[in-house]
Amino acid sequence: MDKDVAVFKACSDATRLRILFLLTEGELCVCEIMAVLDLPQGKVSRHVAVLKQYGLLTDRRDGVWIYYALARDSSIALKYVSVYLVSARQVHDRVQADLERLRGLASQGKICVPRPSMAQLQTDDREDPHVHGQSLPVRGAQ
Amino acid sequence: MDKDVAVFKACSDATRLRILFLLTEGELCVCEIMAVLDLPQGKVSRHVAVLKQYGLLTDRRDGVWIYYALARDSSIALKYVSVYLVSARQVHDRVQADLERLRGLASQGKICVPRPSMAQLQTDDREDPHVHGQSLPVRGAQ
DNA sequence: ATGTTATATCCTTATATTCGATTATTAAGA
DNA sequence: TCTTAATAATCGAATATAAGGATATAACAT
Repeated sequence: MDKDVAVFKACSDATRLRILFLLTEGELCVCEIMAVLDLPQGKVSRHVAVLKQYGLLTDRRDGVWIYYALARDSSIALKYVSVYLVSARQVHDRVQADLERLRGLASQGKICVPRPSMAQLQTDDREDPHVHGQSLPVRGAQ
Repeated sequence: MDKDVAVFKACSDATRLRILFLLTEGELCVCEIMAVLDLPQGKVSRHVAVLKQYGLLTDRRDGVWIYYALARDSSIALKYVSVYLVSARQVHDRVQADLERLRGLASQGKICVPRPSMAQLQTDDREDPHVHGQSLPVRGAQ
Protein backbone atom coordinates (compact mmCIF):
# COMPACT_ATOMS: atom_id res chain seq x y z
CA MET A 1 0.00 0.00 0.00
CA ASP A 2 2.93 2.29 0.67
CA LYS A 3 3.84 2.02 -2.97
CA ASP A 4 0.42 3.30 -3.92
CA VAL A 5 0.76 6.17 -1.48
CA ALA A 6 4.03 7.03 -3.16
CA VAL A 7 2.38 7.05 -6.57
CA PHE A 8 -0.30 9.44 -5.39
CA LYS A 9 2.29 11.62 -3.72
CA ALA A 10 4.17 11.77 -6.97
CA CYS A 11 1.00 12.91 -8.72
CA SER A 12 0.09 15.50 -6.13
CA ASP A 13 2.03 18.30 -7.75
CA ALA A 14 0.86 20.25 -10.77
CA THR A 15 4.26 20.33 -12.43
CA ARG A 16 4.75 16.62 -12.07
CA LEU A 17 1.29 15.93 -13.36
CA ARG A 18 1.96 18.06 -16.42
CA ILE A 19 5.15 16.10 -17.02
CA LEU A 20 3.25 12.83 -16.73
CA PHE A 21 0.67 14.04 -19.22
CA LEU A 22 3.43 14.92 -21.66
CA LEU A 23 4.93 11.48 -21.31
CA THR A 24 1.71 9.86 -22.44
CA GLU A 25 2.88 10.89 -25.90
CA GLY A 26 6.07 8.89 -25.54
CA GLU A 27 9.47 9.23 -24.01
CA LEU A 28 11.06 12.64 -23.58
CA CYS A 29 14.29 14.06 -22.27
CA VAL A 30 14.60 16.88 -19.76
CA CYS A 31 15.40 19.53 -22.32
CA GLU A 32 12.24 18.76 -24.23
CA ILE A 33 10.11 18.97 -21.12
CA MET A 34 11.81 22.26 -20.26
CA ALA A 35 11.02 23.64 -23.69
CA VAL A 36 7.40 22.56 -23.73
CA LEU A 37 6.51 23.60 -20.22
CA ASP A 38 8.84 26.60 -20.14
CA LEU A 39 10.36 25.67 -16.85
CA PRO A 40 13.93 26.00 -15.56
CA GLN A 41 16.16 22.98 -15.89
CA GLY A 42 16.62 22.41 -12.19
CA LYS A 43 12.93 22.28 -11.60
CA VAL A 44 12.26 19.77 -14.35
CA SER A 45 15.19 17.62 -13.34
CA ARG A 46 14.15 17.60 -9.72
CA HIS A 47 10.55 16.66 -10.46
CA VAL A 48 11.59 14.00 -12.92
CA ALA A 49 13.86 12.57 -10.24
CA VAL A 50 10.92 12.42 -7.83
CA LEU A 51 8.78 10.66 -10.39
CA LYS A 52 11.54 8.18 -11.06
CA GLN A 53 12.20 7.65 -7.37
CA TYR A 54 8.56 6.79 -6.81
CA GLY A 55 8.65 4.31 -9.65
CA LEU A 56 6.54 6.19 -12.17
CA LEU A 57 9.27 6.63 -14.74
CA THR A 58 11.94 4.58 -16.38
CA ASP A 59 15.00 6.15 -17.91
CA ARG A 60 17.15 5.26 -20.85
CA ARG A 61 20.39 6.96 -21.68
CA ASP A 62 21.24 7.67 -25.29
CA GLY A 63 24.49 9.57 -25.43
CA VAL A 64 24.03 12.93 -23.79
CA TRP A 65 20.32 12.59 -23.42
CA ILE A 66 18.35 10.63 -20.90
CA TYR A 67 14.90 9.71 -22.05
CA TYR A 68 12.15 9.27 -19.53
CA ALA A 69 9.07 7.21 -20.12
CA LEU A 70 6.06 6.16 -18.10
CA ALA A 71 6.74 2.99 -16.17
CA ARG A 72 4.35 0.10 -16.43
CA ASP A 73 2.94 -2.12 -13.73
CA SER A 74 5.27 -0.95 -11.00
CA SER A 75 2.23 -0.76 -8.70
CA ILE A 76 -1.53 -1.10 -8.74
CA ALA A 77 -2.07 2.60 -8.30
CA LEU A 78 0.15 3.38 -11.25
CA LYS A 79 -1.96 1.19 -13.45
CA TYR A 80 -5.01 3.27 -12.71
CA VAL A 81 -3.13 6.55 -12.85
CA SER A 82 -1.99 5.61 -16.35
CA VAL A 83 -5.55 5.08 -17.45
CA TYR A 84 -6.47 8.39 -15.88
CA LEU A 85 -3.68 10.19 -17.72
CA VAL A 86 -4.77 8.94 -21.11
CA SER A 87 -8.39 9.83 -20.47
CA ALA A 88 -7.93 13.15 -18.73
CA ARG A 89 -5.51 14.68 -21.17
CA GLN A 90 -8.36 15.29 -23.59
CA VAL A 91 -10.29 17.15 -20.95
CA HIS A 92 -7.90 19.63 -19.36
CA ASP A 93 -7.24 22.75 -21.40
CA ARG A 94 -3.80 23.30 -20.03
CA VAL A 95 -2.78 19.75 -20.83
CA GLN A 96 -4.08 20.07 -24.35
CA ALA A 97 -2.09 23.26 -24.76
CA ASP A 98 1.02 21.51 -23.47
CA LEU A 99 0.52 18.61 -25.83
CA GLU A 100 -0.03 20.85 -28.81
CA ARG A 101 3.09 22.74 -28.00
CA LEU A 102 4.97 19.49 -27.78
CA ARG A 103 3.70 18.46 -31.19
CA GLY A 104 4.54 21.87 -32.54
CA LEU A 105 8.12 21.69 -31.39
CA ALA A 106 8.38 18.13 -32.63
CA SER A 107 7.11 19.01 -36.08
CA GLN A 108 9.63 21.86 -36.24
CA GLY A 109 12.36 19.39 -35.47
CA LYS A 110 13.13 21.21 -32.24
CA ILE A 111 13.40 17.97 -30.44
CA CYS A 112 16.55 16.12 -29.52
CA VAL A 113 16.36 13.13 -31.86
CA PRO A 114 13.62 11.38 -33.75
CA ARG A 115 12.15 8.51 -31.81
CA PRO A 116 9.53 5.93 -32.57
CA SER A 117 6.77 7.67 -30.67
CA MET A 118 7.51 10.95 -32.40
CA ALA A 119 8.21 9.54 -35.83
CA GLN A 120 4.81 10.19 -37.31
CA LEU A 121 4.78 13.77 -36.12
CA GLN A 122 7.88 15.13 -37.76
CA THR A 123 9.60 15.11 -41.14
CA ASP A 124 12.91 13.35 -41.31
CA ASP A 125 14.66 16.15 -43.23
CA ARG A 126 15.35 18.98 -40.84
CA GLU A 127 17.38 21.82 -42.33
CA ASP A 128 17.43 23.89 -39.14
CA PRO A 129 19.81 22.56 -36.54
CA HIS A 130 17.55 21.83 -33.63
CA VAL A 131 18.02 23.89 -30.56
CA HIS A 132 18.01 22.58 -27.03
CA GLY A 133 17.05 23.68 -23.61
CA GLN A 134 17.41 27.29 -22.55
CA SER A 135 18.39 28.45 -26.00
CA LEU A 136 14.99 27.52 -27.39
CA PRO A 137 13.00 30.66 -28.17
CA VAL A 138 10.06 29.89 -25.98
CA ARG A 139 7.99 32.54 -24.31
CA GLY A 140 6.10 32.60 -21.07
CA ALA A 141 3.58 30.04 -20.07
CA GLN A 142 2.95 28.55 -16.59
CA MET B 1 -6.34 20.08 -13.35
CA ASP B 2 -5.84 21.59 -9.92
CA LYS B 3 -8.77 19.58 -8.71
CA ASP B 4 -7.07 16.42 -9.83
CA VAL B 5 -3.89 17.45 -8.05
CA ALA B 6 -5.96 17.93 -4.92
CA VAL B 7 -7.41 14.45 -5.25
CA PHE B 8 -3.98 12.90 -5.54
CA LYS B 9 -2.74 14.98 -2.62
CA ALA B 10 -5.63 13.70 -0.57
CA CYS B 11 -4.64 10.14 -1.42
CA SER B 12 -0.97 10.62 -0.69
CA ASP B 13 -1.21 9.69 2.97
CA ALA B 14 -1.47 6.15 4.28
CA THR B 15 -4.07 6.97 6.92
CA ARG B 16 -6.30 8.76 4.45
CA LEU B 17 -5.98 5.95 1.96
CA ARG B 18 -7.01 3.44 4.60
CA ILE B 19 -10.05 5.58 5.37
CA LEU B 20 -10.95 5.72 1.71
CA PHE B 21 -10.68 1.95 1.42
CA LEU B 22 -13.02 1.56 4.38
CA LEU B 23 -15.53 3.87 2.77
CA THR B 24 -15.78 1.63 -0.28
CA GLU B 25 -17.98 -0.51 1.98
CA GLY B 26 -20.41 2.33 2.53
CA GLU B 27 -20.74 5.41 4.67
CA LEU B 28 -19.12 5.52 8.08
CA CYS B 29 -18.91 7.93 10.97
CA VAL B 30 -15.72 9.03 12.67
CA CYS B 31 -16.15 6.77 15.66
CA GLU B 32 -16.41 3.73 13.44
CA ILE B 33 -13.27 4.65 11.56
CA MET B 34 -11.53 5.21 14.89
CA ALA B 35 -12.58 1.80 16.11
CA VAL B 36 -11.59 -0.07 12.97
CA LEU B 37 -8.26 1.60 12.41
CA ASP B 38 -7.49 2.06 16.10
CA LEU B 39 -6.59 5.69 15.72
CA PRO B 40 -7.24 8.65 18.02
CA GLN B 41 -10.30 10.76 17.32
CA GLY B 42 -8.41 13.93 16.50
CA LYS B 43 -6.37 12.18 13.88
CA VAL B 44 -9.35 10.63 12.14
CA SER B 45 -11.33 13.83 12.26
CA ARG B 46 -8.48 15.84 10.83
CA HIS B 47 -7.86 13.44 7.95
CA VAL B 48 -11.55 13.15 7.19
CA ALA B 49 -11.68 16.94 7.07
CA VAL B 50 -8.86 16.95 4.54
CA LEU B 51 -10.61 14.38 2.39
CA LYS B 52 -13.80 16.40 2.50
CA GLN B 53 -12.00 19.64 1.79
CA TYR B 54 -10.48 18.12 -1.32
CA GLY B 55 -13.86 16.94 -2.48
CA LEU B 56 -13.46 13.21 -1.95
CA LEU B 57 -16.12 12.88 0.69
CA THR B 58 -19.64 13.98 1.32
CA ASP B 59 -21.07 14.22 4.81
CA ARG B 60 -24.52 13.70 6.21
CA ARG B 61 -25.51 14.48 9.74
CA ASP B 62 -27.82 12.15 11.58
CA GLY B 63 -28.27 13.40 15.09
CA VAL B 64 -24.96 13.16 16.87
CA TRP B 65 -23.25 11.28 14.11
CA ILE B 66 -21.86 12.57 10.89
CA TYR B 67 -21.63 9.96 8.20
CA TYR B 68 -19.00 10.27 5.53
CA ALA B 69 -19.22 8.65 2.13
CA LEU B 70 -17.14 8.64 -1.01
CA ALA B 71 -18.10 11.51 -3.27
CA ARG B 72 -18.96 10.84 -6.87
CA ASP B 73 -17.89 12.66 -10.00
CA SER B 74 -16.45 15.64 -8.20
CA SER B 75 -13.46 15.40 -10.54
CA ILE B 76 -11.99 13.21 -13.25
CA ALA B 77 -9.21 11.97 -11.02
CA LEU B 78 -11.66 10.91 -8.35
CA LYS B 79 -13.48 8.76 -10.85
CA TYR B 80 -10.35 6.76 -11.51
CA VAL B 81 -9.32 6.72 -7.87
CA SER B 82 -12.68 5.20 -7.04
CA VAL B 83 -12.10 2.42 -9.52
CA TYR B 84 -8.65 1.92 -8.06
CA LEU B 85 -10.04 1.67 -4.53
CA VAL B 86 -12.51 -1.04 -5.42
CA SER B 87 -9.91 -3.05 -7.29
CA ALA B 88 -6.98 -2.62 -4.96
CA ARG B 89 -8.75 -3.42 -1.73
CA GLN B 90 -8.67 -7.10 -2.65
CA VAL B 91 -4.94 -6.96 -3.12
CA HIS B 92 -3.48 -5.20 -0.10
CA ASP B 93 -3.24 -7.31 3.03
CA ARG B 94 -3.59 -4.42 5.40
CA VAL B 95 -6.70 -3.21 3.66
CA GLN B 96 -8.23 -6.65 3.79
CA ALA B 97 -7.50 -6.80 7.50
CA ASP B 98 -9.14 -3.41 7.98
CA LEU B 99 -12.20 -4.46 6.03
CA GLU B 100 -12.54 -7.70 7.94
CA ARG B 101 -12.33 -5.85 11.18
CA LEU B 102 -14.99 -3.47 10.01
CA ARG B 103 -17.26 -6.35 9.14
CA GLY B 104 -16.49 -7.97 12.46
CA LEU B 105 -17.49 -4.91 14.41
CA ALA B 106 -20.55 -4.47 12.26
CA SER B 107 -21.71 -8.05 12.82
CA GLN B 108 -21.22 -7.58 16.55
CA GLY B 109 -23.45 -4.54 16.40
CA LYS B 110 -20.59 -2.36 17.53
CA ILE B 111 -21.51 0.18 14.96
CA CYS B 112 -23.43 3.38 15.46
CA VAL B 113 -26.69 2.58 13.70
CA PRO B 114 -27.80 0.15 11.05
CA ARG B 115 -27.60 1.71 7.64
CA PRO B 116 -28.46 0.48 4.16
CA SER B 117 -24.89 -0.38 3.27
CA MET B 118 -24.41 -2.28 6.50
CA ALA B 119 -27.84 -3.80 6.76
CA GLN B 120 -26.95 -7.17 5.31
CA LEU B 121 -23.98 -7.55 7.59
CA GLN B 122 -25.59 -7.30 11.00
CA THR B 123 -28.51 -8.68 12.90
CA ASP B 124 -31.19 -6.22 13.80
CA ASP B 125 -31.57 -7.45 17.38
CA ARG B 126 -28.60 -6.23 19.34
CA GLU B 127 -28.75 -7.07 23.02
CA ASP B 128 -25.38 -5.50 23.83
CA PRO B 129 -25.49 -1.75 23.87
CA HIS B 130 -23.05 -0.81 21.17
CA VAL B 131 -19.92 0.92 22.27
CA HIS B 132 -18.40 3.89 20.54
CA GLY B 133 -15.04 5.45 19.99
CA GLN B 134 -12.41 5.26 22.67
CA SER B 135 -14.42 2.95 24.88
CA LEU B 136 -14.31 0.18 22.28
CA PRO B 137 -11.99 -2.60 23.40
CA VAL B 138 -9.71 -2.55 20.41
CA ARG B 139 -6.08 -3.46 20.54
CA GLY B 140 -3.11 -2.28 18.53
CA ALA B 141 -3.04 -2.34 14.80
CA GLN B 142 -1.60 0.33 12.45
C1' DA C 1 -29.44 23.81 32.95
C1' DT C 2 -26.28 19.74 33.24
C1' DG C 3 -24.04 15.96 31.58
C1' DT C 4 -22.63 12.88 27.91
C1' DT C 5 -21.23 11.54 23.41
C1' DA C 6 -19.54 12.64 18.81
C1' DT C 7 -16.98 15.58 16.23
C1' DA C 8 -14.25 19.63 15.18
C1' DT C 9 -10.59 22.81 15.93
C1' DC C 10 -6.54 24.95 17.99
C1' DC C 11 -1.65 24.98 19.47
C1' DT C 12 2.85 23.50 19.29
C1' DT C 13 6.47 20.80 17.59
C1' DA C 14 8.64 17.87 14.21
C1' DT C 15 9.23 16.73 9.72
C1' DA C 16 8.79 17.16 4.80
C1' DT C 17 8.44 19.71 0.45
C1' DT C 18 9.46 23.19 -2.72
C1' DC C 19 12.11 26.56 -4.87
C1' DG C 20 16.00 29.32 -6.84
C1' DA C 21 20.71 29.29 -7.31
C1' DT C 22 24.83 27.13 -7.59
C1' DT C 23 27.95 23.43 -8.32
C1' DA C 24 29.04 18.67 -9.93
C1' DT C 25 28.84 14.88 -13.20
C1' DT C 26 28.56 12.69 -17.57
C1' DA C 27 29.20 12.02 -22.40
C1' DA C 28 30.40 13.69 -26.97
C1' DG C 29 33.24 16.22 -30.06
C1' DA C 30 37.32 19.06 -31.53
C1' DT D 1 42.86 16.83 -23.09
C1' DC D 2 39.76 20.82 -23.22
C1' DT D 3 35.14 22.42 -24.13
C1' DT D 4 30.48 22.27 -24.20
C1' DA D 5 25.80 20.62 -23.69
C1' DA D 6 22.65 17.79 -20.90
C1' DT D 7 21.53 16.40 -16.64
C1' DA D 8 22.12 15.62 -11.64
C1' DA D 9 22.99 16.94 -6.94
C1' DT D 10 23.47 20.16 -3.25
C1' DC D 11 22.46 24.19 -0.09
C1' DG D 12 19.61 27.37 2.42
C1' DA D 13 15.30 29.68 2.98
C1' DA D 14 10.37 29.55 2.83
C1' DT D 15 6.38 26.99 3.21
C1' DA D 16 3.50 23.05 4.02
C1' DT D 17 2.13 18.95 6.34
C1' DA D 18 1.43 15.73 10.19
C1' DA D 19 1.21 14.46 14.90
C1' DG D 20 -0.22 14.64 19.91
C1' DG D 21 -2.66 16.88 23.26
C1' DA D 22 -5.99 19.98 24.85
C1' DT D 23 -10.02 22.40 24.21
C1' DA D 24 -14.35 23.79 21.86
C1' DT D 25 -18.77 22.94 19.61
C1' DA D 26 -23.02 20.44 18.59
C1' DA D 27 -26.73 17.36 19.46
C1' DC D 28 -29.18 14.71 22.52
C1' DA D 29 -30.89 12.94 27.06
C1' DT D 30 -31.96 13.63 31.84
